Amino acid sequence: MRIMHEHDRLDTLRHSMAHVMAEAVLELFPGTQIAIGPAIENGFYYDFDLPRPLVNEDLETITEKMKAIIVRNLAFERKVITRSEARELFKDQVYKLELLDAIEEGEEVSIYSLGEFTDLCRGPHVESTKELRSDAFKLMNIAGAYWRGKETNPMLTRIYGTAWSNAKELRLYMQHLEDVEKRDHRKLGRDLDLFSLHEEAGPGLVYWHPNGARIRQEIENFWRAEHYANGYEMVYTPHIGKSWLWETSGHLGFYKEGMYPSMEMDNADYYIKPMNCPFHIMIYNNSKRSYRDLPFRWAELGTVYRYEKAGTMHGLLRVRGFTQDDAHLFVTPDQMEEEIAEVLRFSLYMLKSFGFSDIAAYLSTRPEKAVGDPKRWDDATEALRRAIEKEGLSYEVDEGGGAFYGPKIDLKIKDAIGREWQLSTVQFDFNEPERFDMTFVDRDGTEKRPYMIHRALLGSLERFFGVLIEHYAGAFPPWLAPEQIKVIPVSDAYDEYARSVVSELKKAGLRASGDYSDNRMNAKIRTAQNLKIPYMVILGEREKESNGVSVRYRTGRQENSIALGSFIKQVQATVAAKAQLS
RNA sequence: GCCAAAAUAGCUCAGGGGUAGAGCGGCUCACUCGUAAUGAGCAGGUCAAGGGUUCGAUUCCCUUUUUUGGCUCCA
Repeated sequence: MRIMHEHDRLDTLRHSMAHVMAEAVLELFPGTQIAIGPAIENGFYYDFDLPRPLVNEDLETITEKMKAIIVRNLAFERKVITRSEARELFKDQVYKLELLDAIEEGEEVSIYSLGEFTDLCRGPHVESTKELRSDAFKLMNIAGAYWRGKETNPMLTRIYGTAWSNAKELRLYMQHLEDVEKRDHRKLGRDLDLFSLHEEAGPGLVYWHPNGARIRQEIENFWRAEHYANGYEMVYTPHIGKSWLWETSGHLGFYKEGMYPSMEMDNADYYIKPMNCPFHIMIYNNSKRSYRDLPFRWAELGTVYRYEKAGTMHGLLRVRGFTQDDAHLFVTPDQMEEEIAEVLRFSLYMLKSFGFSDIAAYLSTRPEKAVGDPKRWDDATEALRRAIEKEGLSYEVDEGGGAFYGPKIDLKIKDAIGREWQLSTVQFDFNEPERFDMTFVDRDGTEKRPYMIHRALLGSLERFFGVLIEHYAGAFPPWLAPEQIKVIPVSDAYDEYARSVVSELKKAGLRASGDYSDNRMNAKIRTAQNLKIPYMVILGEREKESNGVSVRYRTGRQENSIALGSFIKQVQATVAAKAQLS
């Protein structure tokens, strides 16, 4: 007998659960048109065209109905039928008829029946609802979804559910969701006073508060130092440019709807920048370039603005104004491969410095519509592939998934609870060097076209910050923590000693402050703990007498009456190592 | 942009056709404290905005804005 993998088994169970839900919805809402209902990660969904919109209370009713169906111990019966039989069977189900048309000639058409409910379906399913547990599923939410995912198609009502083998697994999953909620960067951003967004001042535009700005400064300082150390130069470029620039780059032709609208001045249209690259090209084209000058590696923390559709914004993760950790490499064809490998190595180094070690690559190749010589595409794509392989990364190929102007590598990291986030991107560009007529004079005295590579390692600082907050659940490692040390005198009799300790800590380059409120020590600790400050220094009679400190770590660990100097050294070492408290 | 839900104090939330409530936070005072909340008092709101229904709207209706969960998009 074939042993089914756990994954397949759960998928089957979830898919069957989707059928049970469809049966329940059809019983409760006669006349409903049903579309598709697959298993997905953690559960299932089914899309319906319902006689009326659903409200949240309906989920309870549907849940009860599903439980009633499950206890009926109905069998899932598979049958292979002909096309015309299927057409007759689903004559009132317009979406099923459309799906039927999409099944290729020669492929068999199968249906599954569950009680009164019959669905066009490839299967597989569990044998009977006996195998489903009515205490191991939960309907999660109602959402709109376009039929077949196309914006021009009608909007259907999608019901999402989660389903597991047993009640315990469901409970664990619900706990996981709670954990995710606790990590939500929007909540932590408020609680830790890191950033804010203001509807009255413009949606999708981020305000970095002092605490958030501290973290950003640390990230930026590290980023700049590493870029200089890796052969990059910094540039600064304007935030707006005349329409000439964007016509030449092609942005006005291809991406105008993604740009903030123009402003007119002195009979010219200016646009706020959605990308930094045309500006970097202006610097390149400012002089005649020789092959001896190349490669150029120019980096900029460039703030760009893009018009994201109203419904798509999400905290820091999807915003309208953001700062890319951008760089452009202008290289000769024979430098390309080494440069790509180097960018990838650098990228991995940067990500690992922030505690991300589980990294996967995605290689996107030439799409149908593309600019540039196919030979160059092949060369570039192979260079990207070799670079990935050289770094020993696991990768997937997205055939035809590249931008029209060049192939790319995206890197995705996994955070502390296993969620994937795309951060780095390395993209070839065969478009802009043409459009801006970029050249360099080669060894043989002729003018040639340089290769151009766009790359962002962290993506954007806003998005990266959001990911970091969720990754660390707000408990930043000391090198990033906005406040590293809270000095807590046990009563105001020790405020003076506390001030002298704070002053020593600051002299040592550490971020520290004292809590001189009239709260009790317990309350001060609680406050500091809730702010996830890595170190708490407790000062009372014992410490004052011995001229030492007692340390309470964020983790709960304690070290009593140690010398201030050795504490400082220890913190400095942790900061220098960019280590997390364990 | 589309579907649905939501918007009440800085935060979390209760309430409800007749002048607005709690906890936390803030401020003031008392307490002088040893590893996750000392006590008391005070202040704080055009109930998102605009329009309508009504004798009267924060409450009901409409529009707009924003937010949330999805869909689409993401150069």
